[in-house]
Amino acid sequence: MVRPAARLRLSPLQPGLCAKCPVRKFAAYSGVPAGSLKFLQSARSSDRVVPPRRNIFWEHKGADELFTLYDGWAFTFKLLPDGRRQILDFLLPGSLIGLHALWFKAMPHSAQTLTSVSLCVFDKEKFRDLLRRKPEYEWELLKYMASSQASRDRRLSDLGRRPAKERIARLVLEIFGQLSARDMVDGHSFTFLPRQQHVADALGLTKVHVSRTLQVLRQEGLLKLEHDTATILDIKGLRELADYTEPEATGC
Amino acid sequence: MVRPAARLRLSPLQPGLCAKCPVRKFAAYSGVPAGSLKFLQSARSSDRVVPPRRNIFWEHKGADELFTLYDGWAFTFKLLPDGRRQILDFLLPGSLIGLHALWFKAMPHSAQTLTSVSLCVFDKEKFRDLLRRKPEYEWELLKYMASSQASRDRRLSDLGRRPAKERIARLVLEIFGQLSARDMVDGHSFTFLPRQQHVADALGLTKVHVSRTLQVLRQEGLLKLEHDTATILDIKGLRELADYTEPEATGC
DNA sequence: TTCCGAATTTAACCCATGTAATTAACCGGC
DNA sequence: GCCGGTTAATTACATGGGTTAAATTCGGAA
Repeated sequence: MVRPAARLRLSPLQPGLCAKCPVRKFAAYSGVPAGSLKFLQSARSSDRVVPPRRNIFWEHKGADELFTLYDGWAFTFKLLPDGRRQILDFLLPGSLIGLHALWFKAMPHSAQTLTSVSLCVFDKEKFRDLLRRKPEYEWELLKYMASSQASRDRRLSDLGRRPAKERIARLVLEIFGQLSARDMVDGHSFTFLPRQQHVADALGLTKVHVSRTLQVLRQEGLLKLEHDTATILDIKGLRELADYTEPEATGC
Repeated sequence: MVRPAARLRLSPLQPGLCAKCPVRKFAAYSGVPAGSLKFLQSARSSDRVVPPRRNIFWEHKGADELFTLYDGWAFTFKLLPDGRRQILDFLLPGSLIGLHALWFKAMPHSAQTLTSVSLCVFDKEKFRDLLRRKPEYEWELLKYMASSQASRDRRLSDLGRRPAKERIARLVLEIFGQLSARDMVDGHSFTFLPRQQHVADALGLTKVHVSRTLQVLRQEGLLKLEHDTATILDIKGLRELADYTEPEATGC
């Protein structure tokens, strides 16, 4: 039932034809008709495997490519001058990475792999052509960005207005939801690759406080995080504590 | 030199022809060729004046229209069950409001006027048609969303990783930058309509702490906020304190 | 199996920011 | 010019979460 996590494999799965791509339905362009996929395929210049803890691109630098995450975990983040880090988003298979490069000279954030990862690589110019030629991709991308903005909105109000316990609970529930959709959960357990430091950096906390708070959630029988595995012990209780409702998936 | 703020006028300016629209160059579709404006004009179903403190749409509800803010101030926000509020974004003339409605049944946030405001109103279906017929609008909108995502990213890392003083300084500098571009500043002074409560809700602070922190910024000769006016007393010092650099405007 | 570096836990202390309640200033309307 | 409501300032006190550092556990490599 559970798909092995990328990190637990020796090497990540590598992509083949767009037409039979298993992550296509989670991708930014999931809604384009199958007949248009050959154009996507031709914009795809290659695929690439990136080892864990490597940057995919850097904040403040330009980028000539953009990517679809095919397999593995990654995240986007910003660094402050003193080295503090804010993680903006965790990236799961299907995520489109680095779209900003199409319009801006400098990327507004960095992206880094958490596990070994495989990427579909699109040349910036070819992708631009794809959009010019096939406006249905633009439409899909707009929808994708609207949905990812909604998710940034949720995170923003978490950081601004919710206490640590709710933030953590909501992050885990969100990832649980995304993994569920990808059929990457085993009941209420799933592979969870971020370390406590990543959780802290995503939620505006310190790793010490994340550790403390996880103890509490564990003791209350709500949530357990160990090594690479998260287990939701009481999903109803956790949802209630976190005031969490599944975001509107997609659809019109 | 300074444009009178919307709130200080008896009634807001109202829009006319898109082709001679003074806020067009700050709008989401600023880059579309002038020749395409007639299509925009025909998607525009009306204009509307909304008094201060009124919602433009509601979180969790659907919307049949979307808007371009023509004159005045507004903001988007989310409410938590206990009434706490997180302001996501301040909206200035040119902002596109409610794009989510094109794809999603429920809005992910509410929008509310701060001053009396005038809006260009677009019917959702007509706007969809516009995008289908004129893909250059899709392209522009993608760019607009990429840029507004970058701004959300900045805010997110402010809330997660920066202390109150920096957050406030950065918010004011950001608004100063946007107003400068719109020629709505008078030297280092400008109309600033959010109350301290709004600032607090945007930055994840309490109004008490915003008040305290503003005292300090004032005392240090960096920034002064009074009634409806902000004055930057020492822009170099403020930028330095806030680690602030102007975001990449636009362009490729 | 042992070892080493990374991740987590624990503990003590403290500070930035939150809460609550009051007072003062201001503002628009009449 | 007066009044009532909103906004801001102030004070006193409370606390969630930060900081630091040490101890412990874990996990992968040889």
